Amino acid sequence: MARAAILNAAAKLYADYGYEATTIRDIASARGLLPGSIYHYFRSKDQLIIEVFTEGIKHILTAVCDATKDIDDPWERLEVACAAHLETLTTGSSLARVLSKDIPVTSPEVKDAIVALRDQYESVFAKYVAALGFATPLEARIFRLQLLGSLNSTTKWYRKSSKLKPADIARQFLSNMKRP
Amino acid sequence: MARAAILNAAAKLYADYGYEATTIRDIASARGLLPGSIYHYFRSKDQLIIEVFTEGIKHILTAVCDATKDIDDPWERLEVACAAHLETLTTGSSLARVLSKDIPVTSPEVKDAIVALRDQYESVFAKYVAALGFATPLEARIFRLQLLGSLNSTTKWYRKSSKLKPADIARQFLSNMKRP
Amino acid sequence: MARAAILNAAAKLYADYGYEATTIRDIASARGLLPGSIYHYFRSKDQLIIEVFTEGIKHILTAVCDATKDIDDPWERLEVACAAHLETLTTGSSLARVLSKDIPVTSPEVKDAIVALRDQYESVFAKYVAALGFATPLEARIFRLQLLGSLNSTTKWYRKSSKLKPADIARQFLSNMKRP
Amino acid sequence: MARAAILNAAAKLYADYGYEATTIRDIASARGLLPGSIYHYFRSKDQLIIEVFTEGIKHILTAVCDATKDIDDPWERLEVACAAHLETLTTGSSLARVLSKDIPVTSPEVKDAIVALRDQYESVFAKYVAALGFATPLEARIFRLQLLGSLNSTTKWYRKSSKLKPADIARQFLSNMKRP
DNA sequence: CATGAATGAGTCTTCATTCAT
DNA sequence: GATGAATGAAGACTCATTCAT
Repeated sequence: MARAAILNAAAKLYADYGYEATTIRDIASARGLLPGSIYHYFRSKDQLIIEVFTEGIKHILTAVCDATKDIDDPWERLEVACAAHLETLTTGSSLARVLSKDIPVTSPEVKDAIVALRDQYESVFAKYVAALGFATPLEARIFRLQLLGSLNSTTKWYRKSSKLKPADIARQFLSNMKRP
Repeated sequence: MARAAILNAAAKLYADYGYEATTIRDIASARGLLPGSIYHYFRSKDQLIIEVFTEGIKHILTAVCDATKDIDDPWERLEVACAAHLETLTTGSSLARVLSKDIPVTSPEVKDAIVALRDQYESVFAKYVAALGFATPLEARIFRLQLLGSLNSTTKWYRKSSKLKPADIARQFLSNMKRP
Repeated sequence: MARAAILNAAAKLYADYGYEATTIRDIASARGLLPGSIYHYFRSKDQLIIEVFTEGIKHILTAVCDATKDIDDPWERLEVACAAHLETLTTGSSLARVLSKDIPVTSPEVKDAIVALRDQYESVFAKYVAALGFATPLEARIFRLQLLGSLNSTTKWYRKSSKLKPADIARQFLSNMKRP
Repeated sequence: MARAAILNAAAKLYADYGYEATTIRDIASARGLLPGSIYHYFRSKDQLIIEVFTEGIKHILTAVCDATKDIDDPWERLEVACAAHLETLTTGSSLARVLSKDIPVTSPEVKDAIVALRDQYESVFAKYVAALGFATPLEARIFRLQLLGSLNSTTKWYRKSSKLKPADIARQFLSNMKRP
């Protein structure tokens, strides 16, 4: 489907060159189209980024849920979730790789949409973290923010060529942390 | 000095609205100037961001070094450094607050300059982390990247009104981590 | 074709007011367009001047070759070529009239392109001059440079109202010169 | 004198890089001054170019008159004048070298001033050419325009390294022409 | 569906010029 | 005399967007 192909092309460009460096023209040519044609499928650039994000969240959510679905031990489940999370962010589909990029945005609609999607996704981690059994919700929250913050920032320095694989890094991060 | 004032105004705008959303015109207006006048002080927008970054690094470096200078215990020193780091990033001068922002940049000169400055700054943390006594350099490196990654990502969710102060968050992050 | 029309408008403005006095805005207005629309057809101002020049050379080359194609006597052929050259330069299409203008240019790409085109065109005259039978190539070269130099400088003083027509001037110039 | 030094610096820049590529700032820095300081000596950029031209004409006029003052034979005198003319244009002082450059100009005042100066200078050549004894004034005029046109265009291709010296070229040009 | 043409608001930047000190 | 600060008008160019065909 042409629509999905555009979404993928846009995601790839965003992931590779950044959001602000990517023009509608770039996205169009990546699909052999002219800029105007993009507007048959998407109302605006804002709409496009929102849909890219939506799809990306779907991908990573699926990846994480699939990976964890048969695991009962809370700590092991979190570990597997982190590994799947980082794996997807670094080497997954373009749609998912965009998620770790900062999207500098002026319009509140886009910001709200992105925040909502991120919250939805992170609630899964909130659940997993809560299952570890923290003394207070605040402690659980800080733990989660710290964990996801460090995982997401990994994409700024991670190189495909490095010795440690994404899953290794994720596990190492978690093993650096105390169990509650 | 007018030059310094422009630097501060630019830093504030970058910190508040992001780099790409901030135009030379915005910076000029903030100082009651016309766009062209900025070029009396700075050769280009690139030059400006480089100087903002350079000054910002000076600020935070001073803050961290000042805070740690009388502390000998490695773990306590790192703790204090993290507290100073996060404090400066969240509630310090605009020049320092920019540092946690992603600067989406096309020009290699700017990228190189920023990377060099960041590396210079992070080498201080590398030193502090090394002093903790890790089994291998790789473990130390991962520890540092995890720590700084989580601290820097804090600016994405931290609100001035929150119960926990930046220094508390920093300490909490560190106390969540195992000592080597 | 809109593209060709822009090329013509640009050539006319360059020929009438000079290259540096002609802005993209002027060229756009001449076609009832806004400045940005020019970039739909030409990548840059440099690209535009290169194409104007390329087309201009095509025009004058055609004019000169057409005029000389049935002439065998070397001296007469040169005479006819000079007449056609000057005729085209003074009263031909705008595209050809630009050719006698100096294009003050910073960019090496444009300079190289223009020099290459000019060389290509002047090689025709070099051939015609060589056919006159000079003792040495150097003498032929000086003869050609002198001849073309004087012809091209004509556009600085020639007025349409003057008694002598371009072709007359060209013939007079040549008759002022000794045959080898 | 500071004024004269500025004039020389401006002339050198115009001669070397062209008029439109030379800014008031360039001229000022060449003398170790700031842009504003130029305006102590010259009302405007227009005024500056006019004075450069005026001085340049004085130079070349002196050169040509000095060279010819003891020569009586009309043809030899013209030959010497041409040699002096070309010598000065190519290897003389910056002030004189500007004269062969096209000055693309918007303001009529500058254009008028330059045309007047050029006319004044060329009247010397007109006199020398008239002395050759042409049948009609028109023939003399065409001869002069052809001669000066070719000489002035020489600066577009002449290189200091070339075998033929400016004086040689000038003589060769003249020897290519029939005596009336 | 897709194009091609065009827009318009905006970007950074340049530069001759002014003027109080 | 000279400076340093500032101006303002203009420059080339970009890009999301629209719309008739």
